[in-house]
Amino acid sequence: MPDLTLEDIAAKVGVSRSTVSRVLNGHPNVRKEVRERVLAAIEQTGFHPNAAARALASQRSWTIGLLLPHSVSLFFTDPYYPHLVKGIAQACNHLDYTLAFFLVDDKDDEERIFSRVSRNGFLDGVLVQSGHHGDQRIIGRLVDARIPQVVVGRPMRSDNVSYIDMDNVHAAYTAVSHLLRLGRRRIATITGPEQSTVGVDRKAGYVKALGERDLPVDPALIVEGDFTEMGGYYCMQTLLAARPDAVFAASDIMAVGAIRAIREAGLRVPEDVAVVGFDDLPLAAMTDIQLTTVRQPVVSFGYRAVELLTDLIQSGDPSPRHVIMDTKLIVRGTCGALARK
Amino acid sequence: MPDLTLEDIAAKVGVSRSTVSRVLNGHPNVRKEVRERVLAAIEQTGFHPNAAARALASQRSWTIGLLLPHSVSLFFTDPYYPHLVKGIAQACNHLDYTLAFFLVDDKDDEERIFSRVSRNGFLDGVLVQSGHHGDQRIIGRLVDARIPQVVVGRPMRSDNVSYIDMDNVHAAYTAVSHLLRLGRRRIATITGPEQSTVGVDRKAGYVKALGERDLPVDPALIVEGDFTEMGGYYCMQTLLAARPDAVFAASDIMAVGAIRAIREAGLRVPEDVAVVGFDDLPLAAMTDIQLTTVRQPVVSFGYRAVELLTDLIQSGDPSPRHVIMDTKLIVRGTCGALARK
DNA sequence: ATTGGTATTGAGAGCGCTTCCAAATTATAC
DNA sequence: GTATAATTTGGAAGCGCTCTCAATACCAAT
Repeated sequence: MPDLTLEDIAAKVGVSRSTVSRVLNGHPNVRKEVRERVLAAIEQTGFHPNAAARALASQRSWTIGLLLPHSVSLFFTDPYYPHLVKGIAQACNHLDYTLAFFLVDDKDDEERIFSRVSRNGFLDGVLVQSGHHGDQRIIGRLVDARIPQVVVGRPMRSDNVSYIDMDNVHAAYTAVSHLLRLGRRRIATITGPEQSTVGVDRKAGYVKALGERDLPVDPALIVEGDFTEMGGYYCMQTLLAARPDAVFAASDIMAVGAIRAIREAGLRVPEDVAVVGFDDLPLAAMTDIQLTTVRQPVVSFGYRAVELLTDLIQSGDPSPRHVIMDTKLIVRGTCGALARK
Repeated sequence: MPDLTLEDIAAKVGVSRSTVSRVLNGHPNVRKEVRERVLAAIEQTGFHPNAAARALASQRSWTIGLLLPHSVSLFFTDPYYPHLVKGIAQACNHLDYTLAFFLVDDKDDEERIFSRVSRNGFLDGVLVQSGHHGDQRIIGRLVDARIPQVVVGRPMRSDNVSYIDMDNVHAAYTAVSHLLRLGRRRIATITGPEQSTVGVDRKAGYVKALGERDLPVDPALIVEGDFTEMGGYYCMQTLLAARPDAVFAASDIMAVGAIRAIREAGLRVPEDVAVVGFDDLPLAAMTDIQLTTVRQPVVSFGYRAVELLTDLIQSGDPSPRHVIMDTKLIVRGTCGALARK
């Protein structure tokens, strides 16, 4: 059965091309009996409408793009990405969109990809994974090109763009408050890079929790990490000089490094130093770690991102929207809460 | 600058639509001076040709699909996938193709995705990640629909389909031969599932290496694993009863589980039991493991897969082709080779 | 100048669909 | 029964591009 067209189906059923089109697109004004005959013919012939023709005529491709700029290296180590992609792919399936995937590796790629993304009629909109300062340029270009976009993870300059983000400030605030409630008073933090919004926001949550209890924010208790295990390890070594009784790490990986440093210094977790991480990676639940941490709903995050984008596309309203997702504190062993019972 | 068309550029430059199209597509017969004027106008206006119109007129979308069926769960744990996707995405960028991404989660998805994939004019071809028995149906459907496809990882029934695969038999053969050369004689193996081609092939390489030296294949030294750490652990416990002096695990993760079991039994690696894994995950290089293993060129694997598919598309020749990639044995501590020096 | 050949250009017919509009049909009210 | 409105259909004009074919421009050779 070589390429069938609408016309073929129309001829077969004895109606006009328009009618078949109406059936295909679920328009109301088609007689029930006719609709069924058309549907039967489509089913029987295995006809699939030509997507290009459809996109050309209707100015809608039912395809959205996912851009992963900058973050490429993390893409291979951080389970965040597969989960995010899962949520996005699921939503696309359910909403009947197709997902086009762009991995921006270098500057050269950016040009190629940008030109592909901005081809009229190919994408209805794009999702841009971001949260890092370096992603600013591509977001700006997309804004200039008036391509509907949703930034996944709040961008550094967030005016004029729609984005979806985790409530990082509140999550960190909750984590640190939890430590305070457990009686810890010299709480250190290993932050994410200042170049990243998660770094900034989680630190802000830390500061907020301390401030709320009128505790001083001691610069000696704050070190900027880089989201790696080694980074966490070295940061913790630095922090130990300031004799903290707890540490809030902005990621689980860094928390694992921190625990290693604490133990090497002859101290115990959580007795001497309580630890709270962020992410709830599988490794956090492992028996010899039992990390108290913040869980992010990454899959639904991706799902909601797609919903937001498709809403944007369908509404045609360019005014920016924002969605903030809630996180959850997962209490395990390293914060010392369980031992107190 | 709202949607420009070819015609607009043509009018601006004072030539016909055809000429602009020729410039856009790099046709030879355009006067140099005209070509430059057209290019200048395109540059200046920021014109991008409409992809849908192009696809409709030329019957080529310059888009390929990547289908990840079945394997979804592994997608989140195995670094193989991100690396594969990286290679694929890179190749797509370089060859000027767009990548459409399909994650098949359940049966329902399969229907939706299949109908999207088989829409005429949307995809020029598809890459199907496979190697598992359960992927057979979707591959068959794609063959029936005459959609150009390349299976990534040899499928169970490989007649009539083009595929690219690692040379798993030879890789396993090399790994086991290496152990034999080191004087090991009771070599056990933890295989992959019998449902997967990698499981079958790596076991075949093991058998081949033994056979070549006229060593018996002892069923007590072969256990079927499931590519998980726990699986490797339990398999090794079973194997220890047969007193092996070495074990070849069909994946690093299983090798790690095996090492745990060996050590718990009070035996030393590599002195009492040598271990060789497969994959060369980052964890294999970690200081406290130092796993001898087989490295697969996963990124280039993905890259080659795209090249193969695009060749297939461009040639229009439907006869199946096969590409086999070489692997490399990485000798570290667990095989005992370094200690002998 | 004329011829033949080649390089360059434009006209125009699609590609397969959506969608507006008017025509045809049917339902409803009088 | 007719008049009117509502519903269902078909005709036809695009959507923005490619590509064949014929026409024109250019070149060198006679």
